[in-house]
Amino acid sequence: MVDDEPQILRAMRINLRARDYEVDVAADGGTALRAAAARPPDLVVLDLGLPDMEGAEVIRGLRGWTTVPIIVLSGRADSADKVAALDAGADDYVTKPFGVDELLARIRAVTRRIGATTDATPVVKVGAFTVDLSARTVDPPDGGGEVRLTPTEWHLLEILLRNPGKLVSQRQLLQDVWGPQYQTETNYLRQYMAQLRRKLEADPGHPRHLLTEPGMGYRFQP
Amino acid sequence: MVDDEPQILRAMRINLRARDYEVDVAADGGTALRAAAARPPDLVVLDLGLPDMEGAEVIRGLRGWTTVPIIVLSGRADSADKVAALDAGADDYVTKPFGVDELLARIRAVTRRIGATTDATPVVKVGAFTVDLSARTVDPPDGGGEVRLTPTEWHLLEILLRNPGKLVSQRQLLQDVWGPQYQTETNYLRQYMAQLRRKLEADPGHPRHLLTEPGMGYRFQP
DNA sequence: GCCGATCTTGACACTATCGCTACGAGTTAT
DNA sequence: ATAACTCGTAGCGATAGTGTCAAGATCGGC
Repeated sequence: MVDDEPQILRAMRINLRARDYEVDVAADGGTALRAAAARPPDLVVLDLGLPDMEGAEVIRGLRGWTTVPIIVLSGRADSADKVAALDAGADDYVTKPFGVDELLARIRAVTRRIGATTDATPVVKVGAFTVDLSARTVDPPDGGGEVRLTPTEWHLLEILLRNPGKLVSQRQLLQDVWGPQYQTETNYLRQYMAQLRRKLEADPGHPRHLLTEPGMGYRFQP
Repeated sequence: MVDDEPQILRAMRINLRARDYEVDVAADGGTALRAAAARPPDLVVLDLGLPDMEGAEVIRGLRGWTTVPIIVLSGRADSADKVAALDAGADDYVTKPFGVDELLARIRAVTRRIGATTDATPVVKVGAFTVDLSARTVDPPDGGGEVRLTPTEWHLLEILLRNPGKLVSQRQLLQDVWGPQYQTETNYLRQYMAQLRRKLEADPGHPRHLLTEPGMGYRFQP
């Protein structure tokens, strides 16, 4: 739970603890990101209007490496704020003032979704490489130095790997990685798919696992 | 999209269609449940306060057999209503009046989550081939090399496969695949049906599943 | 305030797919 | 029996889509 007002933090913490949730708190964005990295949470409740960072920045800071559900609290009911937060990766957006029971219900709603879908296979083999989605590591076969991927490369690869064998449309990839206003910028996809293939395919010119379906999208073939 | 006010239905439908969503509408709970069963949607936007059923009843009616994402719209901001709807199985709850862009952002947020986890895989057998419409794959019987189809071929095949055993008229196929101004260009159909048969029929000269109904249209025979 | 890494953006061949025309075979109507 | 029609097949140029290279813009760390 991230909020800059100590009394709200206290109140929510008590409320949540009473329902048997374990609660870690942070008062600003930087602290929150470090705490989340140190002890990955199952859910983030994030108040906007933090002293040190823009709200969308915090969300992107989390989304760069985790798919943890994020519920945003905010005093601003402005539509543009909501859209920005949701498109940055938030799962829900609650406007203050809100009832505690409503927040609890929304927490149940998002965790119900996620809990049912936590498949216990965060490690995938892409050809000879071993990709660990939760640890964010890519290991080559001979145990040598590991392959480094940029945040955008991770984001793109993760979507494909979470849909093994399935075709993922260009629109969906662009929308999930870059946002809804980039749905036609297919050159981004070409650019980053090429980089992924250079790093993960034995023969980048003839990919065997990161496949193109012309005119439709891309597919990860296990 | 379920709403009892025709003008809201119309407005939303236009808005969503402009974003390339396919929209089916229903004006009451019973119609909605039947329509969802007949043609399972990828997302349900449900207005509360329907004439025939309680909102939570509709949600439970859907949740009984599908995990499709449900976004609830409501004029009532009462906390108890929100909790009831969310706990009945709704994924999000938006209070009227709301901005269209906010609803669109919430639609993106829930589909972003679900898109990766939807497991209802409708697989159809065309002779010895196994066609997975959601994964966009065609597998031959011996597990060997896979069959590749172009976007137009997929589009055409999908319409036929979604109407198993039924005759689909040439006009309808042409309109759905190429657009309303191509309703008489039957040569396109001949062209692409021949390609599909070459790829999916054991003896393309004597098709057993992709059948021609002379003068009328085509039919997929399971 | 500088520097390296990462993200954008533009440009250009190359290829597969598409839209379209044409023609023979089979079928139905007259 | 002949004509009119529909269907299957082949072939072609045009074009949209893709892979690739390169360079500018932006961000973050030291």
